[in-house]
Amino acid sequence: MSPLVNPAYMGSMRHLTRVQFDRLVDRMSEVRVVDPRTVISRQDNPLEESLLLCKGLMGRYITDQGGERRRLVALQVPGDFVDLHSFPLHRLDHDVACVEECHLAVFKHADLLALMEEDADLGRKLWALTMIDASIHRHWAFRISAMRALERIANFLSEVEIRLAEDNTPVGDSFRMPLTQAELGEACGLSTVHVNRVLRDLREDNCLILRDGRVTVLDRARMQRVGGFDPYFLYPPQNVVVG
Amino acid sequence: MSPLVNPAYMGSMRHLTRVQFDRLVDRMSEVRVVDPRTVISRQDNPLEESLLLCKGLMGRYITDQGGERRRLVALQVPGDFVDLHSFPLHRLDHDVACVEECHLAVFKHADLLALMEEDADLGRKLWALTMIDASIHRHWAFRISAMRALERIANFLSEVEIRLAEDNTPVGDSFRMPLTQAELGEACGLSTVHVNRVLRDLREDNCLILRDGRVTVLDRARMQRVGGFDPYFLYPPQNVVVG
DNA sequence: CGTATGCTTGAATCACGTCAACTGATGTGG
DNA sequence: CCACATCAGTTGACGTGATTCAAGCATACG
Repeated sequence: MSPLVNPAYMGSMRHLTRVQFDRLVDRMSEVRVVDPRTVISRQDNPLEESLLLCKGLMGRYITDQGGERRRLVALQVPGDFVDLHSFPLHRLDHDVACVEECHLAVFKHADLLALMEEDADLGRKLWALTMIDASIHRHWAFRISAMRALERIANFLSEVEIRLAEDNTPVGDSFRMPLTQAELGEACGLSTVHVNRVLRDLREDNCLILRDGRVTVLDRARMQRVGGFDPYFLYPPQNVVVG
Repeated sequence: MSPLVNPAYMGSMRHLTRVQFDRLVDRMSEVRVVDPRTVISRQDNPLEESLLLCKGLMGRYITDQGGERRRLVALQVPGDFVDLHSFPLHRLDHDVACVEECHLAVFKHADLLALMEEDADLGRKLWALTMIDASIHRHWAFRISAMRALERIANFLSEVEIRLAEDNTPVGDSFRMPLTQAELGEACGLSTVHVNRVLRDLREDNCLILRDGRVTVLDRARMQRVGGFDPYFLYPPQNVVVG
């Protein structure tokens, strides 16, 4: 088994107290290492366990009937449960897949149930985690609905920078962002070609550079201003510095 | 006091058993009647109660900093909790407002907490309700992101028809849909003018007619086909017929 | 009465999508 | 080793779906 990476107290896990986090990790079944692009679960599959992302990026995807149009409806970063909503719902309305190689801590629903029975407050914290997830969904809907391409991309990258902050070993003013331009388009409701042009504009404006899976932030204030970015929707835990 | 309309066992309440529903209603504090366009709560307001919509339509709105761009990110119909997510989150990331006159059953968070302690299964059902809400958010993001205007409107109206089904006294093949064209645009990410043109197209295609706050469905199969509609994301309760 | 609100339509504009071609990096098998 | 395929990125030309601006109409309301 030998979990190469154990769950770390980071990202959304910081909404739990340290004690609650340790109590949760005690219930973990195993850590799985999953290849890039692997589909973890598909729409309508019955699920009996939930997965905590320890390393790597994952996405949640909605595809239409024909299967030709696919959209990224959520991006999960280390410290996120990727399918905790399957605990109350049992089946999901979307697919879950790895963007890159991922390490996933497995929690059986039966074990989560037992844990919540002995710590009701932790149960409500887990509920709150799924509600922050929903807040992010609303923000995504707003972003796609109300913002133009340039603003969308700047806003999206501002969000990702904050959510990945703890996962990043800082390299100057850059952060890891392994989504391809096509995947960025799937997330922001834009064609690959247009994403490419917007990124050129942002680069030529000395705002940011996306290259080789890294975003180099040339002017953070500008990036967040261009993106009309307000991190409220992320419900940042108190002990994490934002902005 | 005299609640004109008491909570009815309808809509998303059907995910609860009849016994659970009665147990919930026992904990109700009061029923409030609220004027059209009233803002019930604003972003960041601390909340200590949640509201169950008994009659009327309500919306959840995100506005940007300037306040000039407002979007509808959720529509609530009778049988929906409009802000149950404030139970785990305490503050919301958006505003909640009435579209028309509404009747709202009030549940204090302290009472919900006590109820969930004595019926843990009901607690998980309430969690599930908020997760269906999140599923609808994902669908809205997909709709705005992946569909063109005609498809969006047809899809939106297909969704609303099903969600309002139990609330409707059937008048031929029509259902009540009191959103203005401007509000439809706020929900679907379209300008008022374009919503108007799309509605003209749908009318001239003998698909549906929106007039005087009612949608007359001329060809339901066509409406759902044009809208690429699949009701999976609504997680319809077993005892309700869909389609 | 006048004013506000919702609906409707036309004309001009533009943001973005589509199609197509080309580059460079990486990988693979003969 | 080279020939070839594949994939991410890039750019130009062109088309179009949707926005914006503007004007006009109908209804409701004080």
